[in-house]
Amino acid sequence: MPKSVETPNLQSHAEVKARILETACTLFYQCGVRAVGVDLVVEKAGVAKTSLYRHFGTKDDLVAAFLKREDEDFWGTWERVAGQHADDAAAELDAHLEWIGERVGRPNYRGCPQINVAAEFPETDHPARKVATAHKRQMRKRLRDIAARLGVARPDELAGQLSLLINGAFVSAQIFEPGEATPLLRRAAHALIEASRT
Amino acid sequence: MPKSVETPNLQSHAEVKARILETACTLFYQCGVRAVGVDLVVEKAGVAKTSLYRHFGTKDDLVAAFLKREDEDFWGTWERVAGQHADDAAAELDAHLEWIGERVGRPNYRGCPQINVAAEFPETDHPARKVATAHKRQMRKRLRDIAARLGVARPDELAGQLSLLINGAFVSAQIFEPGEATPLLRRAAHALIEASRT
DNA sequence: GACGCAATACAGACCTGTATGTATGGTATC
DNA sequence: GATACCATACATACAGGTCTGTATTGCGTC
Repeated sequence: MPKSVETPNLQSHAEVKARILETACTLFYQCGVRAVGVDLVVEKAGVAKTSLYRHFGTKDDLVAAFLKREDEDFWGTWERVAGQHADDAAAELDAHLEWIGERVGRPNYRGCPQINVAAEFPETDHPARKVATAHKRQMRKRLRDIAARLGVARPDELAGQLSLLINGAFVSAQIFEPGEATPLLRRAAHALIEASRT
Repeated sequence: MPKSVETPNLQSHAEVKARILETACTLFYQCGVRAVGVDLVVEKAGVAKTSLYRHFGTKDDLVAAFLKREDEDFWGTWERVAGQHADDAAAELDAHLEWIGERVGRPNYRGCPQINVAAEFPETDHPARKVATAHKRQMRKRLRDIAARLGVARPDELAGQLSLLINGAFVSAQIFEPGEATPLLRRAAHALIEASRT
């Protein structure tokens, strides 16, 4: 036995933080950030309010952490999918539109968290807004990379148009039937790619 | 003189209501609905709080009235533009994308009010949510009418894709340069129309 | 006198953030 | 090994402010 560290307290330390963030993510996404008070987060997470404030400083910082986590989850999925189509940009884009379309069709889908938080907080210097803006820029950058690999004539333009489609899917989920989004997105993307070739 | 009505009080009555709604629209849109209390609306409008509650019942109803007004304004512009291209659906769509692109590029643009309110209020039976959902359905219906007039092969599909583009433009404004949206929208729409012809 | 208006105060709930007290478990010193 | 110390946890109460919505009072106008 190499020093029975066991880190029981350290584990608890990280566990508490993780539990708070987990709970906050669920509540913030499902109910909206402004509708959820820290008391509710604390109660649902089963932690002390002091723990929340020790780990996250302010509610605004907790909101930023929420968006950071969503951002990481999103790009995690993106990269996992991208890894399966490293040699075929068209297939990769199709695969992305597939899982994005599936995601926005889920029953409890309530829009893109980044967009929702941006709608709730007008102050552009809010810590969470910075995360949201970076997320959207990242999206456009990654689409530009795919467009470049596709060898189209105007990759920047195509990336901008694909951004419109995807962000549009995020907010239009409520008026689409489940399963409607993916084919709509894919066929639109194909048309835009074709047009961007000439 | 046929009875000097002059409607001084009626005028005042309607005036008070109009001033409240006007003020609420500005504040709700610029700061977000949940961030603005009725006290602030009352103060900025220069009216009594009792007047606000007499005319609108609850804050939720005032929010719904806000969205109704935005809805009417939006379709007012839409119809004014549509009237200039009654005989040419392609030109009409181009004109719509023109003013929409211009609108989302304005300095104080903060997204589509309907989408923003939907992000702030998760309850789908909220009076304002009903207005928002109806607005988005209306949008898709009007686009379907244009698509039908264009004589494309799949007007429903095209309408859905154009909805994605337009809603995407509403929420993507923050990452676009002013003047970038209109050409992006127009060229994308042209590509989708061409693809939808076959 | 009836009504709409403004102004103010209030009720009751909620909010964020802090302060206080107590339990627990790891760690260093005796 | 036992004991003191420290960090973190939970629980609770509180401060100070804001929220929605109502009640009260007084003024001007029909």
